[in-house]
Amino acid sequence: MTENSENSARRPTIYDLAQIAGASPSAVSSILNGTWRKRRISAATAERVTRIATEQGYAVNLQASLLRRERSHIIGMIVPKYDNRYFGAIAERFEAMARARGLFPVITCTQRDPDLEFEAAREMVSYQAETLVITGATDPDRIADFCAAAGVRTINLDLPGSKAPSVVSDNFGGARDLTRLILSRLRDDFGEAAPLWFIGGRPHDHNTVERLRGFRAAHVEAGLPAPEAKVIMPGYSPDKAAEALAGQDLPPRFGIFVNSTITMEGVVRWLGDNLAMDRVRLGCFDWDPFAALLPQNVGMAEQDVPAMLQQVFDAIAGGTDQPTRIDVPCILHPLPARDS
Amino acid sequence: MTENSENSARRPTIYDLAQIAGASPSAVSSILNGTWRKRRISAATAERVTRIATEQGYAVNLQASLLRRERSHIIGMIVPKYDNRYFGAIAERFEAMARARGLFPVITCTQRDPDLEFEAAREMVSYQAETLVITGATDPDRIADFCAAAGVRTINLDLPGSKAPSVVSDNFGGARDLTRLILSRLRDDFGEAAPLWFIGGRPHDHNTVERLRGFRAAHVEAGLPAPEAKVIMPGYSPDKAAEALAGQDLPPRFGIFVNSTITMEGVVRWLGDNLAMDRVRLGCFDWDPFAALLPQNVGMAEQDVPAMLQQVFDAIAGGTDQPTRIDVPCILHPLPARDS
DNA sequence: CATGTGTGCTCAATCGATGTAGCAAGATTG
DNA sequence: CAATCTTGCTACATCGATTGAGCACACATG
Repeated sequence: MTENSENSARRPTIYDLAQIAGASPSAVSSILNGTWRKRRISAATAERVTRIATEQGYAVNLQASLLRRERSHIIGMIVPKYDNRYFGAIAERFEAMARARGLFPVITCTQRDPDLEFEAAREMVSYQAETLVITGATDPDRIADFCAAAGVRTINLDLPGSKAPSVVSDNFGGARDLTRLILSRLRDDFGEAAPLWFIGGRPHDHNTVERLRGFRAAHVEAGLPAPEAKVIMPGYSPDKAAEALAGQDLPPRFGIFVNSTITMEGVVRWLGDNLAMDRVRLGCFDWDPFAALLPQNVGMAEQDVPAMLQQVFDAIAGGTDQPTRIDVPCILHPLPARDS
Repeated sequence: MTENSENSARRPTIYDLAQIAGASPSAVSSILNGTWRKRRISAATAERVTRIATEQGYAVNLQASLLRRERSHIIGMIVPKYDNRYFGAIAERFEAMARARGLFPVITCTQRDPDLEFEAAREMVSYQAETLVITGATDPDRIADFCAAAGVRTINLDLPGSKAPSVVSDNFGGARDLTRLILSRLRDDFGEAAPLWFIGGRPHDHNTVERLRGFRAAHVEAGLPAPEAKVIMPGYSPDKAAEALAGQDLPPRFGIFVNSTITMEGVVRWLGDNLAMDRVRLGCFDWDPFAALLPQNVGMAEQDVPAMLQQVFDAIAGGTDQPTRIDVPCILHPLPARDS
């Protein structure tokens, strides 16, 4: 393919190309970065240099290029995990949208570790990122402060912060609608609606608080008592959820509001191992294509990732750094009854 | 937090810190990158400069640093998608393992687009990546050639290539074991084992070819005819799989080998909408926690992501660039019968 | 033939961090 | 007390690409 084989293993630079082409490094640079017309380089030279660059397998040294340039066009994102549908979709779409806007996306994954989150943010600043999207961070304000001092704009996604614009799901509305749906399916399938269990999340997590508010609102409007004793928030982990369920005194028929797909894994595993499926109906905040096929599952509230990222990029283009908050509606998926 | 607020919005450099601290840029540099002891800078000066750097919210300019340094320690990975468990887990673990080895991981997602794959590889070379892990690429050899010319080592993951070491799942063994499992469950549940359907993948995809070989081997050893007419390879998409199933003449009871979780989405959706669950048993190559809970599912062959990445990093440390191939065994998950 | 206008380039400073070579002052040795 | 060593720094070239300033030549104009 590329015929750089016989000479040095080192990567060719514009100086090497200039030597071969009998031109100056400046000319080569402008030819390769597309500014040659305005620098009045002849088409013949441009063509020759371009050909030699291809032959030599030249690729610009971004470190050198970015060091010199005014702007880096790098946009960073930190994300807690890749391995679930929600954050996976966020990462994937973020990359595509950034590229479509001529930006260089750089994503890193922080394992829900606050120290790693901060280190990752520092690394993004070191990469000369111009903007950083802080997704699902434990302490977004600490990162926002650091970035502000370094002149890097930040935007919070998924979990809000108080120092920069935040784009989050309408957790209240989504949870209220999902709760309504579960209650209505209890009425249809079991003849009456009783207060639901709420499983998963943490008591001080912003999203959990909002979802719980929506959960309660739907109970109130249905004339049901707010089921305080049935609200269990042992974190998001599957095992904790299964443990918590094991400790409950469960009636013959009941409904559950599950706070995330991660939690859902534990809930459904425990139910499958311990209870007949027709005793329970549940709904889950967040979407997963396989979870949607589980027979007990009556509905899922999908967070609208494309709409959220559109808001993120709009905020970036709009240029406001005020700590505004944008709530993006969720997409409610009622699920059909599956045969048993 | 950081008290850079009143002065310029520009990021502080070692020259700014040097001025404030009354030291030279060289001293500041060596203090901040940890080489100050061997350059005989006093502990007092080091402490003072470190404090000022923190106060000013200093973060090293990686572009400048990497330009000057001999080695970048950057390791790149290109990956087709983030939004399924397999590639999500690969990306996440790759980052963690790279960091644990003192490397800078940079990952980018190529949407299964051959041109984007190549562009992404070029971008990695421009970032001065020393090594590139090419995951699930359509044309790994083209990328390997380009990287070789630029002096960048490559390793293929998931799909093998002929120009660099390749780490792939033992698709043959995994498929054979999974097929055995499905056949045995057919015998247990339905009283007899009949040849299975094989759904998903592409006829020329290396992994599909190998899995089909394992599928056939298990049929042969069970004394069953190789079921050529039941092998359907319309790609991996859920919709194609559902369409294909709709066109089949299905017996009262049967089994299916599903070639990926992506395909599985379509298969299970179609079955759930169209057939009583107890007519079918299926197994799936690849693992997903929710798919594992579906009642028809009797087993999944999980690709051993940690072991594969261990092999990748071993190959990097070992320093061989020969096009060897390492097959990593899959983890077979037999699934319990779920209540109906 | 002096002056002006365009064309097609080159020169050299610059971005920020690194690292080799070396300098000045004090301490130690013979 | 001169020679040597040690300590604690600084000066400067360098990495590769970019870009404002400017040079040399061709050709046209009055």
